[in-house]
Amino acid sequence: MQYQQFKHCGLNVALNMLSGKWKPIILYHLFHQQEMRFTELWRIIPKVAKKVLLEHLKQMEAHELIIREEKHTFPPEVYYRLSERGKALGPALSALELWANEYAADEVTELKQRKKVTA
Amino acid sequence: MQYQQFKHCGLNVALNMLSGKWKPIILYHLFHQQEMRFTELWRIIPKVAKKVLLEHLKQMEAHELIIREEKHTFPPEVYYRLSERGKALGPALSALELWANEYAADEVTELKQRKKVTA
DNA sequence: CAGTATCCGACCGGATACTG
DNA sequence: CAGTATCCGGTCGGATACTG
Repeated sequence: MQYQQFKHCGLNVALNMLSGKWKPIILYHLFHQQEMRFTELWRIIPKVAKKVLLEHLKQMEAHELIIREEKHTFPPEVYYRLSERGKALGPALSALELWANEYAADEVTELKQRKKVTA
Repeated sequence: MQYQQFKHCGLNVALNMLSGKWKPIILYHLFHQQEMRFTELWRIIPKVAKKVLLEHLKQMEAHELIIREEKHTFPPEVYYRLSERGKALGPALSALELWANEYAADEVTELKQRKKVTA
């Protein structure tokens, strides 16, 4: 057995922080854009309800994966960006991505098809 | 930005296959034990309902992460083990585990505490 | 032993309307 | 613009009892 070194507790913690329908795509965009306003995120992500997006962002902030920065102006401007902890997820997410593309390619392309259709 | 190489679709697929309250611990044990009977799994995992455990195993089998082998005897014996696809998850899971222990150590130890108490 | 059948409560994602 | 309030339906984890 080659990969015995992981214990499930850390796994639980990590998966828990990643669970949420839109969190992967949020992370994906924050990795690319560095910093995004709430509405930017909202427009880029097809049809998520504002409430839900806010909930996810709040959770991720509570988990210290992202940082919320609010300019006290009117109208308000709020920026979200990855924390160090969030950035550190990069390699792990890449590994998952790699696995999916190598070992679950069918499901991945199927998902992409569905997104094209529904989007 | 260092880790732009992942796309969220593969992530979605992977996280989807890993989502389920007991899947991490199931994987953990199958990585270590190679092959386990249903009841072994059931006893090792503290208080999961049989129905739920079966559901998770079925899903993981449908996702081709594990292989179910049934000896047609009486009483029946059923063995579960990782498929190639499942084994290939090793590095990705290790990466997540590593991240959790390095960047979310507090949450991990807290979880371990809780497990001690409730178990 | 392994699996199925019911039933249930909690939680989660979502739609809509409203506020500072 | 960003966020809150309410309400709703589906799904998920779970408890219990039964079957081959």
